[in-house]
Amino acid sequence: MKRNDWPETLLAWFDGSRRALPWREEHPRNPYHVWVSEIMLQQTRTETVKGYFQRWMEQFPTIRDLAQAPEEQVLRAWQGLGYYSRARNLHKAARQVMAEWGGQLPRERKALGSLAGIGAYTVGAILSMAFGEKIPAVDGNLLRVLSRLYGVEEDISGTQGKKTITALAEEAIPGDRPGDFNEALMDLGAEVCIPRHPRCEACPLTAFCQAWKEGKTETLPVKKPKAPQKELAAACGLVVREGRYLFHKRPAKGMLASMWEFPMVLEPGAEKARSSLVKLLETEAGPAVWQHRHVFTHQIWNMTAYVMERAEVPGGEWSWFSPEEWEKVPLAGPHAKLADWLKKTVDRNEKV
DNA sequence: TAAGCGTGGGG
DNA sequence: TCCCCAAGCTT
Repeated sequence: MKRNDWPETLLAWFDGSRRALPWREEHPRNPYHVWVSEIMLQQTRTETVKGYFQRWMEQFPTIRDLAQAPEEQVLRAWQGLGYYSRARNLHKAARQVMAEWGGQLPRERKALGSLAGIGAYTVGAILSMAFGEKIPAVDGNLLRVLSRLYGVEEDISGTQGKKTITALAEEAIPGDRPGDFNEALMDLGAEVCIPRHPRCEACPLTAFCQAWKEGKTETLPVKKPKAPQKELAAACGLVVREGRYLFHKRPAKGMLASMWEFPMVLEPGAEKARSSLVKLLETEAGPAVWQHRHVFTHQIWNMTAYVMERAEVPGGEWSWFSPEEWEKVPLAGPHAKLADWLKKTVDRNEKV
């Protein structure tokens, strides 16, 4: 069999094994739905996205609805999904599309790629799936599947490795079903050609697979290991006044940007964190009532919450929220955990 | 180019 | 428990 016969076999497999997903229901596909789903799916599991996608479309049915919504509402809808710059960029891009493209996603590569949050992968995904254009959508699945299929030993986390895989995909993609081709490779990567211990016995492409032939299915693709996290102590203050707690809005850039949090300081050690919090709030720290270890991709927060008696509110954006109120604003993930615990404690009429 | 940016599932 | 990782983009 010739090496380039595999796309036909792949598409035949896809016709029988295609996953049913909320954003795949329409024919032709709604470009806005493709767009939102692709952004949500970045670095995020399909199962997690399903619920978020459906709630999103109820809240923001069209690009116009999204563009007109306040940022707080957009971030709240994204709360818990992670990588919040995706939500802010989606919101920004919706406004760009309304202002510059009459509310319709542009179909031209350069214009589409100039929108906030839309990079090379997402351009390929939208153009191929929504508009039938012959362009690969090179995501982690394609990198992994094609590196095995062609026996690519290059590091796929680097620019050169991505170039190599992209060239192979461009050569293989069929002009009549480009969107199906991309989705088929993603489905295969998600269910069969999975990262660890691929299910080669269920794979339709073993006859074409170089890694299978050479016994390298467990060792390909080659990826550079990730850097270890920094570990920090996070001291949080619970400051209550007439049933409301003091919150701070995080800066518009950086980690958990524009999300609300309990007053918090980060330091290398717990004692230093506690004393810095005391300094920030200009008050004494009461007992530590809650502890939690929160692991991010690049940081670990060892959190401790202290009851604080009173506060002189420092500069920046601060507000007082009751439990009912804080359920309507976007909370930073680790603080949402603390807020849940606090609400339960208050509901039981326990003193904090 | 490499680092920064979240979260939850599964081995 | 620990570690890897899932449909990337931006700076």
